[in-house]
Amino acid sequence: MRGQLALGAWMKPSVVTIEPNGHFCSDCAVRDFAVCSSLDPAELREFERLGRRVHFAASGTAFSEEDITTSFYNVLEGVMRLYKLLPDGRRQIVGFALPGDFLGMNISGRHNFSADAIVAVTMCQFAKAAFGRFIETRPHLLRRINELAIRELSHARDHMVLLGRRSADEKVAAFLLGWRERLSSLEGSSETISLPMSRQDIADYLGLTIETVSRTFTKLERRGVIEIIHGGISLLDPAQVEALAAA
Amino acid sequence: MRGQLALGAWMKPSVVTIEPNGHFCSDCAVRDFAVCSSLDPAELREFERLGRRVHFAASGTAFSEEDITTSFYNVLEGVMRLYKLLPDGRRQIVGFALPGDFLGMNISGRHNFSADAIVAVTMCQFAKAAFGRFIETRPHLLRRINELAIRELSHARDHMVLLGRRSADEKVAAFLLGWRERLSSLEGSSETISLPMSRQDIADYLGLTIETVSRTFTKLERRGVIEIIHGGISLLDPAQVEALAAA
DNA sequence: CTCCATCTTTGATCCCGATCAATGCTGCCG
DNA sequence: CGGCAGCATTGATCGGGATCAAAGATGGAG
Repeated sequence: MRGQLALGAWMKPSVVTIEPNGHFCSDCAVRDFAVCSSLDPAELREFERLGRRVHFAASGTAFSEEDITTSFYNVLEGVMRLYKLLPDGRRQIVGFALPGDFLGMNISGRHNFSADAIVAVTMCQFAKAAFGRFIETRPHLLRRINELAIRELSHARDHMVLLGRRSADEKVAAFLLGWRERLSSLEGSSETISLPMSRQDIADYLGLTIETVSRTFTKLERRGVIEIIHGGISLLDPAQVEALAAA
Repeated sequence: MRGQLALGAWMKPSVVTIEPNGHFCSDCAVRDFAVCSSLDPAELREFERLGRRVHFAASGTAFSEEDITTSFYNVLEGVMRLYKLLPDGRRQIVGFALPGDFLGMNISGRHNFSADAIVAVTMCQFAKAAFGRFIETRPHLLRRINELAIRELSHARDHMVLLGRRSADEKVAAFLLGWRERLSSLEGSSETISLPMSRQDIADYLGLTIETVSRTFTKLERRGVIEIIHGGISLLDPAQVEALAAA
């Protein structure tokens, strides 16, 4: 069956370190584009006391689907995979979280996907209750959260099109461009795209198997469109990739 | 290619009728579960003046992807398909809208999907600017909208799993159960499920072809699991369908 | 350094669902 | 009532991507 997950990769225990307080939101790397961008300096100082930094080692799990939500998280550093599992082990990655992403919002009181670290991750953790109280009197923060949710929803719909209606080649090409786009807003534009996630992660994100992803990369490389480098790929012919992704 | 759309179905001109005002939100069928459930009676009277009722005949288009968003909509009656098209005509239906659904929220100022009526539809239309002003001073309405967005996001992620990781049989079974669930909250639970959308719509929602949907229905009927009736299906053996959908 | 586990690539084959092709069904309009 | 257009079903065949299998690559532990 497609997307069967080998045991091992995700069974490792979460490794989490909680840092003592003493960080300043005003110095934070994601200050300008995360949820906190909606807060003024005075609010920020109050906000500071709500959160604490937590670290997860690579492959550590921040939370699992169906866990009761006790915290919200703001990703500060690293990359996470967000995924859902079917009872038989098939996995669908519903997104990758990068610095600035806000995790944990839901209606049911339980997480509706699992999240684990792909590389070492630092997050700002907020107790749900305290965060809820803080937001109560800050409609601009609520508006910011709403904005992020609506943006996510739009991505989710784009991804539905990819999953339901695109060929393997198109999926891979669209993934490379989308990932490059996200990286570029964090660390500047580049033709070299770092891919911290495994081939299996890419496959589970695109609704393919690992073999198909690997073969597609190889095919693109043979055509001279990309070059497979250590820990990522290099776009030799971006226009060609865009043509593939477009339709 | 999968999901190619026959011309004709969606080329028909939108048919829209705008009713003169004179409706009361307090009498509205969706008053208790749509966005407006967050408003108190006094606010509701003010809200009343913001919206106007619009009607769309079957297959009429309320808005198209990339159109500049000038209005938000609250579905009062009927069923709509929400979809995205690829340049070559492949279509992915990202959802069906039913009474109580709120449409039009986006970040870019442009709709990120198209919406058209499957059967005659009545909606409550709000000018974006006026609605924005109204919400400005009503954080509880914003919270309600946020709630709806987060609920949608959760559905979107469930649907990604379906599109990326489920077989045709599982997709069809999950669709029938999901649709029954939605109908039951509107018109009460029943083993008879009305399916106002075409087979092509179902296929484009599930990432399948019309032939596969048709064959799967026939197969389920032959097994005695469902009965295909005019305008819908009847669940003869719900447990069996659930077993199929679960995985 | 070697060893071993994990990840990635490559090859051979299979099969589910797409595609191609009729035929049947339904309802609308004259 | 017949004709016709659009939908739905069914059958035959094809092919993209899954599955099965094995051989590289890579990297961390000792």
